Formats: sequence, structure tokens, C-alpha cells
Amino acid sequence: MDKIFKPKEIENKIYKNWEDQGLFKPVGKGPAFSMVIPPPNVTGILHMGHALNMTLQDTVVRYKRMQNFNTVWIPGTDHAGIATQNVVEKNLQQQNKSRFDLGRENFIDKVWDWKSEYGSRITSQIRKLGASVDWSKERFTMDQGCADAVKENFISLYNQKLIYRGSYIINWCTRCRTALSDIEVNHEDTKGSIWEIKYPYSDNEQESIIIATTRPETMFGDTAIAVHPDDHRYKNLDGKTVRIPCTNKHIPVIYDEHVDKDFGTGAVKVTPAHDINDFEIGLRHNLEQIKIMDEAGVMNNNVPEEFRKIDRYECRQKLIQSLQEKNYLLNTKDHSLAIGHCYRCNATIEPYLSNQWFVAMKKLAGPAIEAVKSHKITFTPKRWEKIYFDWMENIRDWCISRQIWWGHRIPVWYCNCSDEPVVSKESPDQCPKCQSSELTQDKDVLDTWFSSALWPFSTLGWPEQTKELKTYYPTSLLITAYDILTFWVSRMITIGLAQTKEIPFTSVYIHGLIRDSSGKKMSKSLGNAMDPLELIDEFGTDALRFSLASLSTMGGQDIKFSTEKIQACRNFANKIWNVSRYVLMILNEYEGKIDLDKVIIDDSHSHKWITSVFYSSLQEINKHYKTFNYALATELLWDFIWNNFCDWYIEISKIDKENALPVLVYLLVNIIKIMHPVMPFITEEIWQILLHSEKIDNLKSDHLITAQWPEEKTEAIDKTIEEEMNLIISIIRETRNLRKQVNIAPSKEINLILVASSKNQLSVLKRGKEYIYKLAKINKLDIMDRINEKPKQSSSSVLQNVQLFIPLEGLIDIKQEQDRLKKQLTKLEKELFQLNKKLLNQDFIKNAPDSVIEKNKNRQHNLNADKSLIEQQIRQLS
RNA sequence: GGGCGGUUAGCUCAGAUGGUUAGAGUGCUUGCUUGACAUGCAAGAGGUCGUUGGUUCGAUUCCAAUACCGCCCA
Repeated sequence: MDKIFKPKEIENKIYKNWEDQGLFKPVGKGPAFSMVIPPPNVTGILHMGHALNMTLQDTVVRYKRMQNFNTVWIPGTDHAGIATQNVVEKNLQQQNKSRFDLGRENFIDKVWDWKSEYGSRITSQIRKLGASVDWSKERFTMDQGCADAVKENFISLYNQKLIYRGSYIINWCTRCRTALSDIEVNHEDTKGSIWEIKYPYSDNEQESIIIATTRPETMFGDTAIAVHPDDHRYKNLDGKTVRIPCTNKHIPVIYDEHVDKDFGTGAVKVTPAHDINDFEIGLRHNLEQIKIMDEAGVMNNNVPEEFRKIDRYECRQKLIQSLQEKNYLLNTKDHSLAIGHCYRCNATIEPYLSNQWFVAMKKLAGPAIEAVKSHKITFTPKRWEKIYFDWMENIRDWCISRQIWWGHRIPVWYCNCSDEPVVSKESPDQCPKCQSSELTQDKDVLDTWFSSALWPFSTLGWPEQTKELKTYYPTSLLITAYDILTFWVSRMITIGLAQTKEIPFTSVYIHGLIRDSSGKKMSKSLGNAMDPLELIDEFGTDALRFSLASLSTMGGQDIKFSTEKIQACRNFANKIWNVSRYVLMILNEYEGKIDLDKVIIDDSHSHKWITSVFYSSLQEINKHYKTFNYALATELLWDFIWNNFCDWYIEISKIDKENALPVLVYLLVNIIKIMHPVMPFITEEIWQILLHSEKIDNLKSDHLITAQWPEEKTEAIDKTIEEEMNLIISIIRETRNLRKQVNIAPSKEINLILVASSKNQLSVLKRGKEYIYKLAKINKLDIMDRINEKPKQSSSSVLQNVQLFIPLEGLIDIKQEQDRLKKQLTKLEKELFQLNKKLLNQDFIKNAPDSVIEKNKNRQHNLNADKSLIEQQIRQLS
């Protein structure tokens, strides 16, 4: 074994072996445990978010697999409609071509080419993370099975009248040229203006009504001016009309209660085809809907000639100038407003009137809310339930049609004979009404999330009632980041319940996002993105995984990541490597064999102690895994392995290696077992080395990945022994501290006198004698329960009522010793003062639980004893 | 405007159904080739737990208000 652990040399080999041996397939005989991965974009690349998400999932999956669950974790990728189409379009652009030059079919072929070229990139990157997904079950949201599921879902919802087509205001991205659902729009507060514009009365051009607007360029689509019925400024305008400035068009003034009296002048223009609120006013008042721009945001023929064929923002500038020149513009005020941007390309969104397909979410939301309310589905952390309820209770219909080409084409055909669409899984030969064969399919494709919503069951074969579906559905757990709670989680629950009549998963764990070390979101444009593959290359996958897991705290906060963190974890991996190397070295010198089934933890204090700490830790680790508390689980692993096993037990074991060896091996085996879920590679590598050592019997599994998780052993936990050992450790520490204070070289052996305060303490110290000799570098150690003649010149201290003396004739600086002891005394007195006060308080004695009172009394007693011993020592010095 | 989260050691963060000597990693100081590990070992310094009130025998922990930071929704 190398002195330094070199992850690069083993990771690929080990992963390939696991995969080749079929070890990611369900092998456990116990109850089912199933998960699906949140499918990444098929042509995307791995980022830190994936690394975190996959680490957390894989840790659970490996943990469950080692506990003999019938474990399956299904991988796959998402076709990511708009994103993928954008990438391919950009690529075409470099050849000065657009998708329209190619035509629909050729373009889609190009995207498939792109997918086959880059589709395996992300999956090979997932392999680098060590994810133990069952690749034999890998799915893609556009493969045959998923496509069937999508059609089935669409048709079934359509037949239940839960999918409908209608002309509504939707969010339109003029760059992607498609509709977007509400959550695909990011709102950004932006500084804009309010323009106050005069609309002259038709019957009296000298007078006008002044409206306030943030979007003057839409005025050519105005079909009314609206005021609040209670607004005293605008009484008696019934039946009046006004003229739209710069045109000869006249529009009525209407009263509507939804007008905000306090906005601007209290009078607003109504543009039903270009604003969501105006659209609704328009419906209430039967107003005409006039579109004034095309799909690219360019002004169309419904505007005066001079404003045609220019972009809407250019039109705005031009119009304002014109209004000003013609004296229609009264005022311009600064105003900040939220402007929508496309979540994919960040272009400004237009509210736009168009024919789209919708899912009637309100009708579906009920059971989805109920499933979480009744805790059939649990969210961790719980606070996300609130966000979920808020979203679901105010749900709006989901616009699912997208005017792009890459995706699941809507399974709907139209015939000239009627407006009624023909909805069908297969392409129909003829119109069921007029038998015409002239049918045209709907041009649009479905929102990508429409297929992702089916992921937990489409991957298991739905709508077929497969064996997999029966065994693994509902899935056990979903792990995802909070940013797709509404996009994905809520829709899986809604559609899952609608289609399978069952919840898609019983538990959802929601984690945070990875940010850079200063808390900024990682992004390519900011240049602060970290590449997980580079980190793996430099530090190893195990270190990356451990660092991400240890940063995943209960609250699911966002994680500030930095290389210092992963470096510490790399060091930890190296520590595990080296302690294994050490144990193996001792093992190789050993003549016999270690049978793991026959390791007996003998009465030796250290053996009992370290075993007890191991099983205490195991208990806690199990508890934390159950509650998804990765940070605490990894902290315990670190603490046990490094601070207890390596720093203390290994050092103690050097006193009597022969006797300690079985315990060393036994614990090493268990350590790499409990480390495996978080650090799968290094632990499997060590397992393989142990397996081939031929000095160990009964490892029982050819691979650690499928080895058995250690059973909890409460009978091995002995809190008394743990306390006794802690006393000895404290004595050793204090001795080292004293040595350092008086500048004794670490290599120099010293004499030490320990005076116990009780018979019991005496025997504890005597049992730990060898450890103190060895670890505190003692030449002569005297342990007694009373001392008649104290060494005249010595460095001394008191610890848990034990007195320590290091005789150092001629080497003591009396003043310095006194100062140190006095400082210790002051600290004691301070604490004692508080304690005394507390124990004299009758209310405390009356109200506090007995255990607390007793604890405080004990402490008081011990501190008093320490105090008088220190006072004695100070007196002896003078 | 509505909602959520955060504020604890220089930095990054844990933590407790209210009673602990408030922890870890990292950084810092000092000293070390100790039969694995300098990606290491040993010792140490470092905190009035954002502010103000309230509840309580007791609050860093619960409640309220407030300030600042971040996110989501409209």
C-alpha cells in the first residue's frame, strides 16, 4: 500500500467492477427500497448541484443495500425541451442557419444526433461520482416507454376533461418563441417609468382623460379605458369614448372594480391581448382582443404604418417621442416594477394572447394537497410543506403546450370538418367524423415537465402493470433540491395520484443549493462555478462526497463550498488509508489468522472502551441516517475514526499489539463498512485488500458494496468504561500540558505521581497505568490514594479530584507555577460562585427536576474538592 | 406587498423537548522525523450564542418586537 491514498488509480477500476458484476441491481432479500434520480438534462454537464444530489442519494442507497433491502435506484436523463433545442439552434447559428432553414424533421434529427453524441457524457460523469444506480434500468424521457406514458397521460386527462385547449394570455418568450408556464418566468425588479398620457374625449378633443401606463407601446391594442366605479374623479363617464393618441381609433371608458385607484391617475388603458389583468377585464366587458406584435415581439399591421416592423422597445421610444411632440405626454415618473424573464434564455417575457393547451390543475390539486396534509407523503425539512401548500392551494392552470420542436408532440389531430380535435395515441388514418384523410397534427410539443411528472412510474413501466411497478411503486424516497419543488415534486404528486391512484413516493428529502465560498450562486457567466470533475481529479470522489454530505445539515441550508473543505476530507480519507495500512502491517507480521466470527473482546480496558464507543457511535449514526441528518452522521464517523480510534486506541494498542490485533481488525472491518455509504471507493479498495490478505476469515462478502451493515450491539456499550477511559485520557492530556508548560522535551521521560481521591478512582487509574506510561512518556509512575510527603519541587495540577505531581527539582519557576494554579483556581471559583447561587435559590430547588439538582450538587462537590486541593498545592509552593 | 430562512470562535458551520464546562472543521500560536499517516502528531489561545423586551427558579435555546443578510411568490 502506498503511503498516500491515490484515488485516481482505483476509482474507475472499482466502479467498473461493481457495474460488471451487476452489484447495482437489486440483490437484497428484504423489503423493497426504491428511488429514481432526478433526471439531468441529457446534453448537460455535471455541476456541483448534481454532485450534492447524487451523493446524498447514493449514501442512502448504499446504506439500505447493506441492510439487505431489495434496493433499486433508477437512473435516466431528461430531454430538456427548450434547453436542448436552444443549444442545437445556437450551434446551427454558427453556420448561419436557423431551424426553419432545416425544417422540422431535419432539425429533430439534428437534435437526436446531438443527443447521441453528448447523451453519454452526463451518465459517465454520474459514474465518476460513484452512484450505484441500476444502469440496466436506465431511461430517457423520450424513449418509447416514456413516450407511451406521456400519450397515455395526455389522453386520459383529456378524456376526463382535465386537459383543455383555449385562447388565453400566457407568458411568451420572444426569443425561444414559445409559451412558458408561470413558474418558468423569473421576475426581476427593474427600474422603469410610468408615463401619463392624454386620451382626448371623442366628443370634445379639448378635454381628455389622463391614463398612467408602464407600457405605452401597447396602446394600439387598447380597447377601453378603465376606471374604478367609486372613483369620484371619474363620475358620469358612462357611454363616453376617447380617441387613442396618434390614431383615429375610438374606445369606450368603462368601470371596473379591479382598477387600482391609487395607481397613477386612477385611469388605466386596457389591452386585453397583452396584459393578464387587462385580459380578464376584457372578458368581463366583452372587449375586443387586438394583437399588435408578432411572435418575435415585432410590431404588426395593427399599428400605424410608422410603427410597424420594429421591435416593441424601439416602438416605445419612437412612440414616446411622437406623443411628446404632439402634446399627448403629460408626465414621466420613475417606477420600479417586476419584469418577467425566460428562465432558460433570460429574454424579457411578453404576456401574449394565444391558443394553448392547459391542465386543469385546480381539480387535480385536492388529492395532492391531502396526501401531504395526511402525511402519507412526508417532507424533510418540514418547512417545505408550507411552500408546497401555498403553491398548490393557489394553483393556476398549467400551460403545457410549447411552440418548439424538440419534445413529445401533442397527440392531437385536426380536420377541416370540425373544430373538435382528434385525440389519439397513434396517428389516425382518417377523421372519425367525415372520414377525410386530410388530418394535421397539432404543431406543438408538451412541456418537458409534463413527462418528468411521470418519472417515478413511467420508469417502472407504467402504463403497463409490470412486476417492477408492483414491487417498487410507490417509490420510497425522493431526494431533490428545493428549486424544483413546484416544477417537479408537486407535479409528480398531482399526476401520480391522478394516474396511478397512489402517491409516487412516501418521503421527500429536500436539500439546498451549492454556492461559492462567498455565498453567490455558481454560474458560468460569473465565472465562479466549480467543476466537480476537476475536484474529483484533484481530491478524489470520496473526499468530494464526504465534504458534500458533511455540509448537508438538518435545515437544508444552501451550502457555501470551498476547496478548503474538500481538502480536509481528502486528509480524512488519507487517514483511513493509513490506519488501514498500519493494521495490515501488524496483521502481516502475525503468525495466525483472525476469524471475524470469533473475535472476543476481552476484559482489557482499552478493548472494551473502543468497542463501546464504536457501538455508541453506530447507534447515533443509524439514528441520523433515519432523519437525513448527513452532517451529524459524518461528524460522528470522523470523530470516532480519527479522534477515538486513530488518536487514542491505535496508540494504546501499540503497548500490546498481539492482543490488540483481533480488536484492531474487527474494528477496521466495521469502520470501512460504516464509511462505505459516504466514501465508497477507498473503503471498497481496502475491503479487497483485506479479502486478499488470507489472514482474515469470515469477511463474508466478496464486495463491500454488498456486505452487511453492522448490527447494533447495546450489550457492548458500557458508559462506565467510557467514563473511566475519559479520565485516563484527561490525565494523559494534563500531564502533556504540564510538560509543555515547563518545557520538557517531548522525547524526555519524566516521573509522575497521581493521587486518587477514592478507592474506586485508585483502581481506575491503576488499570490505566500502562496507557499513562506509554502515552505520557513516563519513566516512573506512582499511583496512590494518599500522599504523605509531597515532592518539594514539582509541577502540579488537579483534575477531577486527582492530583498530579511531576517532580522537577531545580527546574521549577515557583512564581510561574503559582500563577498557573491561581488562574485555574479563579476559573473554579467563578463556576462555583454561580453553582452556589443556584443551589441556594429555593425556587430552583422547588422547581428543577431532581436529576438536575443532583447533577449540580455533584458538580459543586467535585469543584469544592478540586478547589481545596489546588489551594493546598499553592500553599506548598510558597 | 406576502411568505420562508439566516444572524453562535478570525472563517465555514453544528447544537440543545430550556439546566452542558456552548462544539467541529479550518485558520492562528507553540513544540515535535513518536515502528501508519507532515494530507501527520502533541499542547494551547480564541465565543456577553444580532439587538431589545417577555415567559420561567433558570433563556444562547421558547415567545414577541426590531435590525441586517439571503431566497421565493405577487
